[in-house]
Amino acid sequence: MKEQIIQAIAEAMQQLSSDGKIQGEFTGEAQVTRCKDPTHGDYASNIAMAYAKKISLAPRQLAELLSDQLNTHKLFEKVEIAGPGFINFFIAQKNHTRVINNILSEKNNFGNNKDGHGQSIQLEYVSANPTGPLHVGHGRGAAYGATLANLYKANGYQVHREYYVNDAGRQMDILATSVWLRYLELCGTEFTFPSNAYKGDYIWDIAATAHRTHANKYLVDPASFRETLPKDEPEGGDKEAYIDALIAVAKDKLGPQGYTAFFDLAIDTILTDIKDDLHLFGVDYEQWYSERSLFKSNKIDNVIEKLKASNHVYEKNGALWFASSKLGDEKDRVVVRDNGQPTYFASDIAYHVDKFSQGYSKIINIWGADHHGYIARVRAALKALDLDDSKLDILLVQFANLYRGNVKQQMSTRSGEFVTLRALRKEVGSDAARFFYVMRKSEQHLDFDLELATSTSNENPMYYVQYAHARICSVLRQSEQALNRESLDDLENLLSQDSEHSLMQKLTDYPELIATSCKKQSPHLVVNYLRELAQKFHGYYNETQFLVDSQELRNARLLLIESTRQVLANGLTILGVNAPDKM
RNA sequence: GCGCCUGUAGCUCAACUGGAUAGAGCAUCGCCCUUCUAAGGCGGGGGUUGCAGGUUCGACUCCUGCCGGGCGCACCA
Repeated sequence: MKEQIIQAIAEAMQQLSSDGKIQGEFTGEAQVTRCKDPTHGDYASNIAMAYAKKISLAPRQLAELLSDQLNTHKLFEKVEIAGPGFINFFIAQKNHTRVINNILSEKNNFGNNKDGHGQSIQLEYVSANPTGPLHVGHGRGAAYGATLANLYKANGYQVHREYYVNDAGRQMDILATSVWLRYLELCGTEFTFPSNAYKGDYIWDIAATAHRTHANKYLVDPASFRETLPKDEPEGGDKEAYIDALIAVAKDKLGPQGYTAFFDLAIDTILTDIKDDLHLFGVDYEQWYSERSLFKSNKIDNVIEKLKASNHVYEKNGALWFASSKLGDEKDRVVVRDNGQPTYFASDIAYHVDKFSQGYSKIINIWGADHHGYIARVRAALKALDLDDSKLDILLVQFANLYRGNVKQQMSTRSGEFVTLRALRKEVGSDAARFFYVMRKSEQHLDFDLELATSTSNENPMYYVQYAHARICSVLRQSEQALNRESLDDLENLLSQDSEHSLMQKLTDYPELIATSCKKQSPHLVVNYLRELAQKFHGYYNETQFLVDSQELRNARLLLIESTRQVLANGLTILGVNAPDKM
């Protein structure tokens, strides 16, 4: 609809200039916006104010020329001038009711477009370290990423969703060692658990599995190594050095095979849990990309060789440094430590190089806000390797703080004191959680109050939208006549109330909303839209009886609310939220 | 100190990337169920958009400077 108006304005401007009424030729595009105030019509344009200066006319003069020209257009009922030179458009009623036909024809596809035709997008999100269950902080990235993926699909893009699994490195060793130590306790030995190990209950569970499988096969008396260890932090030592020493002990005592057994058991258990958890949250992936696979396929070595070949690295203090400060980063970064181990950054470079080799039109990473310091170095690496870093979009999602009433909840995986995503889903349900997470724009800090979301769940705005859907379903169930779409021509006369007009306006906006919220990567706009649509419906419901005696009128109203139901369902599908038939 | 995000009604947030009288929900006050789901609707009260300048027909939005909040500045992942 908006496009048609923009088109009409452009034509009118060209007509005016070829008639010699205005100077020069019109270039550019008119800006058209939806009016808030119904007395201003359906749409308004500021074209007269924006363009008048260029052709040295008063805005109102240009507006008058334009409105004379446009008043004859069949799209409009009338065109008026207001204020300093706004042009207000009143859409002909016939063009309002047309949206009903469109929705009922296109059904689930209404609102979709082909903007992204032929383009593919790789979307990486969540990618939390598999050192424990997902907590509520991860939930936001999951909901945001999944919704964004749906939006891109609705806009015609091919979407490849990916989870990068950090299954290599020291954190994994700490995890494996934590499990082994708990296993030793289950075997009946006594050993003070390290302050820097993973303390969550899930470690006990994994250790119990190990004990069931292997019995006492990997039992080692702590007395045999206790004396060789440095002091842990509570005893005045260094917790990092202490845990490193324990990792070494674990590797030594267990041997490669035994250590791998614990390592693999730990990561497999946790990863399975994460996959299951996300799946139940409606969050799925095309690919789970393993960091370890980068080592096995030598992709990390290859990338380091390339950096060496292009003179972007140098040695200092026994380590290999990447000169990222020359490419926009604030300082240089280590890629290989003095002990010969590549850093996490090194595998991250290799991973991104691999992403770029797949030929996607666009690559999107969704990261937590705490990773923003990382952006510059990744971009620097891409530049150093001659890759077009403008293809990469890094979207930061601000923190979600979890409150229970006024008490802020901890979210540290290491300490084991956190609320899991799984627990959250159980408390508030997947639908409410998905809805709540994307309700705010991603750059906004999100306070997630569990007490509010659970104890007073009726106040949750999600119910408001779902309720509208269920209400419509209920009315349609009770209507005994089948919807008749043959009489669509009469709709313009039958649906003439203000509430109907305003509902149709809102429905007309939906396709544009899907396009905009995708372009702006802002799922929260979908939430806002659905709340507004539901609000208009609830108002209509209270004001108007649908199941009236007149078959014609009843049919017209039912066609309108069925269209509304369809759009509510389409929008909720984008959000990954159910549209219930009854509540 | 530097960088990213942020400051709008009592609270939580919008505002169609510069448009008309800044809007919703919660909370509060008053109405509406013998009628299709009251998890709903209608109405009232509540604002110097952190502060001070600037840009222009027009600023919550853009620019500059302050003030406040969050996060990040590792040979950690």
